[in-house]
Amino acid sequence: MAKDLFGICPFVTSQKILQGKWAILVLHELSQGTRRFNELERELGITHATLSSQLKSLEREGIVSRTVYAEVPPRVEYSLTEIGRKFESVLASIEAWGYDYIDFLHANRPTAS
Amino acid sequence: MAKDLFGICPFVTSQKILQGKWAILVLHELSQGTRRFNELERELGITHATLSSQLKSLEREGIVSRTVYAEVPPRVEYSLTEIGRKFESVLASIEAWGYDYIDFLHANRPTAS
DNA sequence: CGGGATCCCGCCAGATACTG
DNA sequence: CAGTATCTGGCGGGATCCCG
Repeated sequence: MAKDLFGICPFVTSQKILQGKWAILVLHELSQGTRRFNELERELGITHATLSSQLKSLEREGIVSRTVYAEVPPRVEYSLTEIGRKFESVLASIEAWGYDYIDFLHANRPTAS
Repeated sequence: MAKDLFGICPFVTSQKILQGKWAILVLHELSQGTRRFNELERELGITHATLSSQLKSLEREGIVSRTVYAEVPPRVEYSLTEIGRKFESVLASIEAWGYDYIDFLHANRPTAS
């Protein structure tokens, strides 16, 4: 499982996981609760090919768990693992800073309204 | 200044800034204190072309400030702005989770020693 | 419904060389 | 020392088609 991630620096390791365009957004969505494949696809506006590969990465890394229900039509649900749930504190920090930063941008915009 | 970042979702906005391979690492380095160009280059193992463009981005986004000293040889120092310093709490979360995740990887490694 | 296979394009980031 | 300019390869990620 993700042997290439056996790093030493926590920042480098975290960066490798967050580097994609969608990792943070997917993790945030899953932190809100279990999601089905199509729910993620709709709510994020991501193509299914990209979503599929992103989810596969997160699953390989042990952060997301995938549950398949033997039904017709098939149902697959994604949720955070234990280590994935620990990531929620990072998401909370990112969210708080994101709001601060958006405020900052508006406060310093060139053409003040 | 970074008008294209005027977003609504704090996660999307943050993601746009952190997406690069080096943003988090550069910000962490600068959170430790003011750094000169060559210091960053050495300590991060990044090429100077890549570092230059990454720093220029962070400066445009208002997160990093650049100070030029009129000396010979020239000296340029980089540090975090106010909104940049607020990012340190995100870095702290990332660091804590990174350690947790590294522990998790070792605990779940295939060939337990 | 979930997701793999393939094609393709744009951009990130490294290498190299040049400048003040 | 601190950059910029240019070229280039690789890869992320979108579009499309196909499959169980």
